[in-house]
Order: sequence, then structure tokens, then C-alpha cells
Amino acid sequence: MKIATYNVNGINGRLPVLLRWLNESAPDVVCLQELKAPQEKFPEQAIKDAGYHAIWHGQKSWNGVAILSRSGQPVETQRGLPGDPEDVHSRYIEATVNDITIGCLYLPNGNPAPGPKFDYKLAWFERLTLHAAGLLTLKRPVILTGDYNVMPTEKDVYKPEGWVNDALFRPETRAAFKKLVDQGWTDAIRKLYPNDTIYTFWDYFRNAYERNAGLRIDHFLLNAETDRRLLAAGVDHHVRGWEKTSDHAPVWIEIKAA
DNA sequence: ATGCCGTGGAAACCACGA
Repeated sequence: MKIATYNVNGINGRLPVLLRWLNESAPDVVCLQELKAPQEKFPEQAIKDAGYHAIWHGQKSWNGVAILSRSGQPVETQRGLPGDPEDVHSRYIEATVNDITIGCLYLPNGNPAPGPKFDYKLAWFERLTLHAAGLLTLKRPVILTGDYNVMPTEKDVYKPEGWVNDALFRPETRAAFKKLVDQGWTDAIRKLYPNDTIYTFWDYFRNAYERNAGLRIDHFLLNAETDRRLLAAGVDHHVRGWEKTSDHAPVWIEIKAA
């Protein structure tokens, strides 16, 4: 079973690229972030025609997350991250698909830091960590994936010294990610490729992709049951080189059947 | 080192992203 995450940066503007990649890669389940579309503007028919059921949480202009599945309808278990009724951002959706619980998240960017946006990021991280602790009590495979907006270590940044004051790499941010992982999650890419340079995002300018000036910020966190079944993981790096592409590349894992 | 690019929505620029 292949499960992928992809920050599309606008699902309607990105639809041809998304459909091309779905056709080429044929993932069973896909978590999407940054739909940048209100609920009623999600391209439901095109996704259905591509062979996928979908649930999504849209928002006008910003954010927005979705879970696609071609192996059974996703059964929604959570919409929006618990813990703050004032938070109206569409950044979290969760579903069970074929007895696997999958949380799809778009963690706040947090820049400029310090400031209210950075405070929001860290608060959101705390709420995610609290919710994740609950997920770890489930006796089934659980996956938390999406755009974490965190480079966990210096290996995950093309030029670490240039990013130390950035909200994606500040010590508080890395500490928050570590605290989450230390609950008992496995970073799938780092488990399989502990020392490789692997990026999932390249800026649109300064020829970042051509220079491989990238960041690893899209992650798969697995509970023990999923970790036990992990077969492979990777980044569809070449998709970042397509015309009219997102600034993120799709990331995926393969797990064996129960 | 830097939104230099890209997207969406409103308005012919602005907010936001990482």
C-alpha cells in the first residue's frame, strides 16, 4: 500500500500537475495540503474521475487539507485540530482508511519569528502533540503526515547557518518536533535513509531547484505498528521540475498489508 | 541575505508562503 503527501500550493491551479502525478505514481492514499480553495471549489469530479474518493476541509484563499483514497472511502475521524475553538484555519483532517488512521496536517509557517505568527506555530505544535499522544493509544497503524514546516536537523537544510533564525529551523521549532517524535513516532524517511541529503521543498526563485537548495519539511511519522510494516519511502523529486509545478515535491511510503 | 516567484482574491495591488 502506497501512501503519499503533497503540498500542492493551490489545488485548482495545480490540477493538471496533480492528475499527471496521480496517474504516474498511483498512490492508494494521498494527503494534500494548501488547497487554497473554499469548500465548494474543491475539484471533486476531476478527483473522482481519477479514481479517488476524497474528504477535504477547504478555506478561502489559504490553507486547506484533503485525504484521497482509491482503496475505500476515507472515514473521517477528525476535522480541525482540537484544543482551540478560536482557530479557524483548515490545517488538519484525519480519517481511517482500510484500518489505517491517517492524520493530514499543514503546520503553520510561523514567520516572522519572533512574533504572533511564531507563537501560533508553537501553540499549534503543542495541540498537535497532545492529539498525537491520543493517537498513539490506538491498536492499529497510525500515520501523521503532511507539511510540518520544520527541518528537523541540519542535514535537512541546504545551508543551515542561513536558517537558524527562521521559524522553520529555530531551536524552539526543532525542539517541538523532537518532542513529538519522542512520544514514539518514527520519521520514515530518516529511518530508511539516515545520512542522505533528501529535500521535499525548493523555493521558486534563485534557481533553488536547479541548485538543489532545498529543505526537508514534509514528513511521515509512523506509530510502531506502521513502522513494523514499512517497506519503502521516497520523494518524487522530478515532479518539482515539471511546468507549473508546486514548490513542494510529493513524498511517499509503502507499507505491507496486515 | 533578500519573497527576486507563484497563487488566490480582489482590484489593476495586496496578503501570504518558507
